Amino acid sequence: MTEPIARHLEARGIRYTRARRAVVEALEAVDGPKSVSELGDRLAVPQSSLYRSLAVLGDAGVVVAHHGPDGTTRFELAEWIRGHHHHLVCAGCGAVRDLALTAEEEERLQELVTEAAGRVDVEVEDHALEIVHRCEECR
Amino acid sequence: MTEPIARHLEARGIRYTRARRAVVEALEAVDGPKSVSELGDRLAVPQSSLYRSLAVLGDAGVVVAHHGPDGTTRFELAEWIRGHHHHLVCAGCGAVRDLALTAEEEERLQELVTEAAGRVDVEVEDHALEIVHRCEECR
DNA sequence: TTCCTTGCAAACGATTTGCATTGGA
DNA sequence: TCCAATGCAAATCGTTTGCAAGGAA
Repeated sequence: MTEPIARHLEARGIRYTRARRAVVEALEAVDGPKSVSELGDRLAVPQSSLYRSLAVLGDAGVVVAHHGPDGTTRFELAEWIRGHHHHLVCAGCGAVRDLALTAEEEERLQELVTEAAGRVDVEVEDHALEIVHRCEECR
Repeated sequence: MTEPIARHLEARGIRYTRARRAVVEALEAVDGPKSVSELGDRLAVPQSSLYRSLAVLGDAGVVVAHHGPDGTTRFELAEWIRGHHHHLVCAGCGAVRDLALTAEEEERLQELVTEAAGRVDVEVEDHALEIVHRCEECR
């Protein structure tokens, strides 16, 4: 899985360094978007470097930033790597887990989105569904 | 429309002051969530006061904060005032507009959400659909 | 009068940037 | 070798807080 990413970066003349590889591998290992401090716990790297790695990987289209209801910035691998999915957010602690719809569900969602967007005459570029719940720790 | 809000605050022993009224009226006048700086332009009030008013109104359940893909915090009136709706976000500038689904569409969305959440065994507390597009200015 | 609210300025936390050093092609 | 990447520390930006002054009950 790290191969296509290496090629993707190489094709853009961006180095796939130890630090960047570490960020990507950390993101591959988890089940949802992670904040810089959450990543910093797993990787003993200064935050400024994490921010820089994430910025480069973000520009390159390898990671994307996500801002949940608690305002924290969390990063995850882009959808071409991780696949299209949505998010399950805990109303208490803000933790985020990925949630994939079935192909059939996703299709129904697309229809809905297209229909509603068409009503106000805009062209859909993307969509995101967030399901808010309360995790066990926050019950 | 400001009447129920006045009563709501009064019932909680919270003063509906000039400054808070100004915030609520500004939010009533617009078509989507606004950031503190956007509000500050309309209201010649120090940002610290806006933040405080918004915090009080937020605790009281009159306004809610929203964090779009650009990370900016934007505030809007709570759904019991403004009605349930979703958001249309511009991928370029981050501007947000409200978008209400039809009752029928909303019902289909609910079903989808319940179905997907049930699959991973979580109890849905809320949901949010974000449609990303590109506004004219950002084309 | 008595609290609550506001304004200003200082404090904070997350993120960004400058600069000298290190690392990779 | 030579430019890009990193670490550290300082700077910045959005947001929060302390404190003294102004307003509502």
